[in-house]
Amino acid sequence: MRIQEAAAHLGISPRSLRHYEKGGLLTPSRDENGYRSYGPVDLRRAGRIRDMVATGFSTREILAMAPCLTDDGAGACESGLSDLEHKLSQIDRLIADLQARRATTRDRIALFRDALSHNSEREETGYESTNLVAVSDRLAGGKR
Amino acid sequence: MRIQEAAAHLGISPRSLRHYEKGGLLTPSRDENGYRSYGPVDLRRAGRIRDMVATGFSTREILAMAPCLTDDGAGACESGLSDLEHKLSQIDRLIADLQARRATTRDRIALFRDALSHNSEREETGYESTNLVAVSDRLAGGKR
DNA sequence: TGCCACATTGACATTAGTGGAAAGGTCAAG
DNA sequence: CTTGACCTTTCCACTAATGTCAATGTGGCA
Repeated sequence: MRIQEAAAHLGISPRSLRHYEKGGLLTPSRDENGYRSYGPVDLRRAGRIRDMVATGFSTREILAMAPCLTDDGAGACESGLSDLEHKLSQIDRLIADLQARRATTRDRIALFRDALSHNSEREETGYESTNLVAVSDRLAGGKR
Repeated sequence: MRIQEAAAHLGISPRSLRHYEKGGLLTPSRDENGYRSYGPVDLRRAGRIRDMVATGFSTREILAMAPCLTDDGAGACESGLSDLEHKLSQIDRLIADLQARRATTRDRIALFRDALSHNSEREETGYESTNLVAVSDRLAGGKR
């Protein structure tokens, strides 16, 4: 699979794929042409890279844990193992964070929907500025 | 609370706080001096902003959903509601993604630890390059 | 053969986030 | 009053990610 098709598959630009490759994150094989050739393994790897970049990891960070993502050299990986565990805890924190935010967001949506329906019931009372401030404050209350 | 203290509290730099403010994400009050003054509400808001930035949201994106994060103007928020729901689904995807990656990482750690202990049992057999390639491939298998 | 779509690399531009320095105001403590 | 530790704004710089353009190679197809 060539770069354009791969990029389309991943929902990113060929440019980004080349960028990741230059960062040492990806090393698709080349065929006779010199054209990059993306196999299933490359695709999955690229997908993970795309996700991590989208989640706020820099290519350097991703590269830092790459030796353990990849292959041979369990010896060379030994040091990377602690990195991996560190990453794992980072990911755990991220997930917890996101889940909290998700719950908050869900509540907020419900509340606003509620407020809206009440507003329309009361036929545009003007700017009563319902105590949404207090509401959103209450919502934000439980965090950190 | 002044900027430095607030920044320390949040684990970011004063510079970043000013940056978020310039982006319109944050509007701490000022006291007589002109010094920024961060109240509890500002702090929580800043904390959420910090998290979202760290999770790969741009200030523009955050700003786009800001009217609904904040306060008054349920009318003005009506349009933002769909944005919020969109964000919610994005977050859901992210969480799913991270959880999958988390599980994969955990498995990978276990496998590598296994491989390492076997290696040391076999007393440095040299570079047999155990079939870790196949292993990590199998691991990556279930994704996308 | 010539055209066209796609590939390559490399250089340059843009946007975000952040750091840092300069030039100056505020304020408390010595 | 001076010093020092904050604060302010403004400007410049760096890095990362990405876009875009230029110059060139490859390969299929009328």
